[in-house]
Amino acid sequence: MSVAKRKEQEKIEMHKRILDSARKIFLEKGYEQTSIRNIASAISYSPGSIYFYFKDKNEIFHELHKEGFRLFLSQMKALDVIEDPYERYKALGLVFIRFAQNHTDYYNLMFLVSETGKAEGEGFQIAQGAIEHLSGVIQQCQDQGRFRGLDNKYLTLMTLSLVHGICSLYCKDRMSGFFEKSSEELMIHGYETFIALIESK
Amino acid sequence: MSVAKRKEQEKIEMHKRILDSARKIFLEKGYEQTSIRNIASAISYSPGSIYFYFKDKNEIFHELHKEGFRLFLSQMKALDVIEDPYERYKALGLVFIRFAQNHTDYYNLMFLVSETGKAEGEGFQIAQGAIEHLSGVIQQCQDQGRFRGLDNKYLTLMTLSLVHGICSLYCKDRMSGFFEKSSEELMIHGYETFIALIESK
DNA sequence: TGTTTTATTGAACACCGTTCAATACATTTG
DNA sequence: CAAATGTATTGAACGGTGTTCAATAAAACA
Repeated sequence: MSVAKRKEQEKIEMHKRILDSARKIFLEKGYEQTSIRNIASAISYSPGSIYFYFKDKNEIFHELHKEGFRLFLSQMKALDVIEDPYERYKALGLVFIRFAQNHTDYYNLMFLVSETGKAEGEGFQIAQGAIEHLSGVIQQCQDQGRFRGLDNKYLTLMTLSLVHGICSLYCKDRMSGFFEKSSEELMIHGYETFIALIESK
Repeated sequence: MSVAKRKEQEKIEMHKRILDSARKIFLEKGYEQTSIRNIASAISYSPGSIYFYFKDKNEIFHELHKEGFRLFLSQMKALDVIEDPYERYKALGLVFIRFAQNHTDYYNLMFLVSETGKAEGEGFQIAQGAIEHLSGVIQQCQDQGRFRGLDNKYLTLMTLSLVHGICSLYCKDRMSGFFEKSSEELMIHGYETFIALIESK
């Protein structure tokens, strides 16, 4: 069965080649500006062949969508080494912000492109995991006596909304020009203002 | 000059007819799924004729973009009757949330569709006005002794980020399924959690 | 060596935004 | 009124899009 194995390997490699090409174009130009023909010609392939490996354009997109969420979750999980839950909580927000800064294109793909439809897909399951992770950290903070009188779920949602709001404004370039400072600085200061607010609770 | 006047009137009316048709389709299907041909055929017009009234598809979009911001700003300004600045501040967030709920399509068009490019266009000037309005209300709160030790600009940015974050999650349908409650309820509770946080400051 | 399976191609279809020569209509001029 | 001018409208055409599919090439198997 060596032949079958090799064939399978080749198929996986072709799959990867297409995905690599797609990633480059998707992240650079966004969903609508990426065409199957572009993806194909970038690897000297015919448009039709793409459909041997992927059902349609959306399936390619969802692959990258998942990819982004996995990358994101791994950066969240990297904070598990931080002992103090509250410090971990604060760092989680910064991971969000840093991710949006360093992987703006992924962020757009993951959170701001519409094409992905409702809460379908594997990517969203990973996102769900990220949310539960955040909720858990907040719970640990609450177990230590922090955030007294605040509901864990709504606190999670609020935290998420805040950082996502900051990152959304940043990724859509709605932040530059608001004030005189750079967008990166604004993100951090905006977040720190939030932390200052929650600090006393 | 009665003839010229009538002609001008007819031109304005045609402009409006196209915009009405475009609004219906844009708000229903979003930017990419709206085609010039659809807009035209919905009013028994030829595709080419649209270009007699609008430079291109983007110009039509921007018209609606502006429209949305004007509608939004008017709802913000309606709160000027509220005497107490802090009450006005709290109500401003609710206006945001209510707008996203009642005009989800506009919200998507205004804040979440990419096609509009950087901070160009008249719509963004109106948005800038809205932000300055919020900043002013926060300043009034601060003049009353609230939000002590917090920078007005960052507080404005944070407030904006929070409500925009809530609304973005809602409009992209990322909120349903998080917890057991309805999205509308979650928005309000998330916002109230924020208010509870800021209340003591 | 056939034969069958697998992979690849490129033409074709129906759509898209946009342009533009041709046309129809309305108004003004002779 | 008729001719000329300007104004509005059309639909074909251009180069693009996602997707399908019959034909074909390549590889694996018998």
